[in-house]
Amino acid sequence: MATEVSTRPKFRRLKAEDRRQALIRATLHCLSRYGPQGTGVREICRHVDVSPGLLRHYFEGKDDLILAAFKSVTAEFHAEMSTVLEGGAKSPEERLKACFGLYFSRQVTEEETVGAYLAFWTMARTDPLVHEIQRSAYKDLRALLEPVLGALAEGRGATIDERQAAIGLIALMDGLWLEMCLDPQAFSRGRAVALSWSWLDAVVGPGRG
Amino acid sequence: MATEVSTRPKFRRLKAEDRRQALIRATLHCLSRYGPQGTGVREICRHVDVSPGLLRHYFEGKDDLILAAFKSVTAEFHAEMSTVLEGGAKSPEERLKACFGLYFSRQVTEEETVGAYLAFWTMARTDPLVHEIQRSAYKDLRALLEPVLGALAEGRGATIDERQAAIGLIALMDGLWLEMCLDPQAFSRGRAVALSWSWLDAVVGPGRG
DNA sequence: ACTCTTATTGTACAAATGATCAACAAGAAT
DNA sequence: ATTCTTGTTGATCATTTGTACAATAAGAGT
Repeated sequence: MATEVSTRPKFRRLKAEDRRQALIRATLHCLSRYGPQGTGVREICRHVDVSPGLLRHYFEGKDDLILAAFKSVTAEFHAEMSTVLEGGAKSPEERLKACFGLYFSRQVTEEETVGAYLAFWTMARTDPLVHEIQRSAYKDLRALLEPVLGALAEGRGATIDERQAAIGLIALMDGLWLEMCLDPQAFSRGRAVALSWSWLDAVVGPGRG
Repeated sequence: MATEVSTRPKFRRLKAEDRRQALIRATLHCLSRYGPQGTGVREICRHVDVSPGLLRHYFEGKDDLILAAFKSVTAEFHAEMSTVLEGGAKSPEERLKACFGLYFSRQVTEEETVGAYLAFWTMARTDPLVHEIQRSAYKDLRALLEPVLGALAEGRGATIDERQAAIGLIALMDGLWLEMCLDPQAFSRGRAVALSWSWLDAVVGPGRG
C-alpha cells in the first residue's frame, strides 16, 4: 500500500475579488441570521472556512467589511430595480408590478436581508459613511420611480407631483416590507401587493382593474 | 472653622420603581443615541450615576432590562394612541390628525426612539419574547385604528375593509417615520402628514379639503 | 441611640471581541 | 526543479463585555 504522501493543499488560494465577495456574502448572512451581536470576525470567517486573520488582508477591519457589504447590497438592489423600472418597451403597470415583485417576494421569502438592513440603518445613525450610502440609495430609488409614476399618471389622464408620489410609494412599500419581515403572519405577500396597487390607483386614478 | 464632619451621603436610596424607571430611561437613551454597540451595562449605569452592579438588583440581566425597556416603550405608545384615537366626542378626522401628530412630531423631533426601535426590531428576529411584544404592539395599534377608519369611511359614505385600510395606513406611517428618522432632510414633517391625509382621502373618499 | 433591612458599591472574574503579526505554503513564473 | 510573490494561517494581545459577590452604608423603625 502506497503511503499517501500526496499532501493535498491545506487551503485554496482564491482570486482577490472572489474572496472579497465570499466574505461580504458571509457577513450579510450572519447579519441577517444572527444580528449584529452574532456577527463577529470569527463567525464570519468560519462561514467562509477561513482563518480570522485573513479578514484584514482584504479589509481595513470589521467596520470596513460591513460598509462594503452595505455598498454591495444597495448596488445590487439598485441594479435589479433599474432593469425592472427602466424596461423600455413595457408599460408603467408592468414595470411597477415587477417592482412589487422584487420588494415583496424575493427579499422577504429568502429572509436574508431584513437583518442586514436593520443593522445598516442602525449604523447609519452614527456613522456618516453609512448614512451617506443610505441617503443616496434612497435618492436613487426615488429617481427610478418618479418617471414611471409620471408615465402611469399621464397614461391615465391624471396630473400628479411625481416627487411626492414616489416618496409615498416608497414609504408604503418599506413599511409593508418591514412589517411583513418582522411578522410574516401579520398579512400575506398578496395583500402587500394589493395595498400597493390600491394606493397607486387612488393617487393616479383607477386603471382597468 | 468647623471641620466638615457632616458626612453627606455617598448615594441616595431610591424607591424600587423609581430606580427601575431611571434605568429603563437610560437604556432607551443609550439605545437611541449610541446604538446597541454603545449600550453596555457600564454606559447605562453611568447615565443614572449608579454602580454597574446595581443593575442586577433590579433586573435579571442586561437582556431583561432591554426587554423591560421595550415593554415600557410600547406600553407608553399604546397609552398615548389610546387617548388620542378613542377620544369619544371628537370626529374621526380630529382623532387621526392627533394620531399623525404623535407619529411624526414628537418621536421624530426628539429623535429618542428610532434607535431603540431598530434595536428592538433586530432583537425581535431572534428573541421570541421580544418578537411577541412587537407582534402584540402591532395588533393593538391596528385594533385602535380600525374603528376610527371605519367611522371616517362611514361619515363620507364609503365602504372599506377596515382591516386592510389599517394595515396600509400603519405601513405608510411607519415607512414615512422610518425614512424621516434615517434622513430628516429627505422630506419634511408636513409632507409626511400631507401624504398620510392624501392616502386617507384616496381610500375613503375626499373630505372637505 | 440603636438595630435591621436592603439598596448600593466596587472590585474581580471569565468569556468574547477586534486587531496584530511572524511564519507558512500555494501556485504562478522562471 | 527552483524561485518568488503573496494569500493564508494560527496563536497572541489588549480591550471590552456581562456577570458575580462580599462589603458597605442609607434610611426607616424602634
